[in-house]
Amino acid sequence: MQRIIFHMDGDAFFVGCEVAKNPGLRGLPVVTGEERGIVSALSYEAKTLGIKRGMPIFRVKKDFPCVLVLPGDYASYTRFSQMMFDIVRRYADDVEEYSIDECFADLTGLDRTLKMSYLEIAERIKREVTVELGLSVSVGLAPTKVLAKVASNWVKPNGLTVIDPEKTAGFLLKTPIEKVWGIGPRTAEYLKKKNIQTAGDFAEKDVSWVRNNLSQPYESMWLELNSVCVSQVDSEPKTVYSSIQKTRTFHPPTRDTTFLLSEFSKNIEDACRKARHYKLVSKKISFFLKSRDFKYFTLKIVLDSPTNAPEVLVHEVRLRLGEMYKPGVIYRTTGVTLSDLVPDTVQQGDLFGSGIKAGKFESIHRQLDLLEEKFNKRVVYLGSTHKALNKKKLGTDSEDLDRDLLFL
DNA sequence: TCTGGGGTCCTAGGACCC
DNA sequence: TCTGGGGTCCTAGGACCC
Repeated sequence: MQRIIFHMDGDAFFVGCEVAKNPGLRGLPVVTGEERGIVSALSYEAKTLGIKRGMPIFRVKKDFPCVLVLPGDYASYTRFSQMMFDIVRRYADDVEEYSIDECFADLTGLDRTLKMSYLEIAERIKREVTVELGLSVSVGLAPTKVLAKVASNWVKPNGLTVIDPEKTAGFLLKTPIEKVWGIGPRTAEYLKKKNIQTAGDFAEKDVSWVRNNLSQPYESMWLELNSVCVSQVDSEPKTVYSSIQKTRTFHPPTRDTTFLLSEFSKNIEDACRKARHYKLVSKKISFFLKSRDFKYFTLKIVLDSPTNAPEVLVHEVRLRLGEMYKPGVIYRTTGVTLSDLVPDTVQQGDLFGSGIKAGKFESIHRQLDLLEEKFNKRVVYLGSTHKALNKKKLGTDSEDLDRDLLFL
């Protein structure tokens, strides 16, 4: 059966949220990303001035003093995001929250249920988001997810574009190949060498050509461009992860191992907290240090039994820091990845390995996680994380911090 | 004073086994 | 003086997404 897929995309979403919170900003050149040092999102007025995503904030401040630079406020963006998706759910059950500012919905059959045309449903969602939340969005309606993305991108900002099956060819021949979802700069370059300039050129190729020249995911993409629905709208909230990563960049860069270890400790705690939340454990953990000149130094460890207890990992990285730390190198980022995650149902304790150590911490974490979820606030940190917290909370008296937090 | 953070999937190539 | 031919599993790294 022919499906009708809806895609909605926030226009300059982070800035859009800032404007929604403070309507006085409307019409002004605004960027967010001050805390990151590069532009995350920019208003269309800022774009007109020649500012681009990823531009260093210091350059914006220097070359465009009229531009308002704001720090990101992710908690509020997440709230707007949820309110936006809730509006879509007034109409459709099947809503996939694809990213903080994008969702898909399967509208198939809702024209009869709701006694409205598909276009009318899309218009109403868009209008309610605009009126109730003060956010501008662009919307696409098409037979597949890939085509719905092409559609929502067609007119931006504030667009609503329908791609009927009969009209796809016209749209695709005017869509540059690099604008197709899943085609990045490398693949675009490769395809252009093969004389494929537009999504239409690609869609017109034989399936055998696609199989012989590209890897598997591109065949799905090719099918979707040809109106064959391959990827379903998946409304299940994500609960399975194959990996969990936490990284933090700090400034100034440093070679102070005590500080680096506390940054690792913080990342490990955050990653393990998330793993515990989803009841996952890992026995393959990799750590990295990123140097000032963006070189990576990694350390991989394999435990005897999987864990999500930060104490074990903090211990390991402290013991083996020397395997990735090079004296004389200055570092800007640390990170940790828990991979090969498995459900922590029955912890078959490894009596002689690290399993027994992890076991000791299990009930402590269970209690602390409950406490923290109840107060929706981090309450307890490892002592090894102390330094990283002080560093982060600039302007906060560290004694105040100690009064609120308990260190193990 | 350039360059954040969090994911997924695929491929090539080596190790190892029979 | 010529060195098979499979298969599987794992890792590193690339490409892509927001």
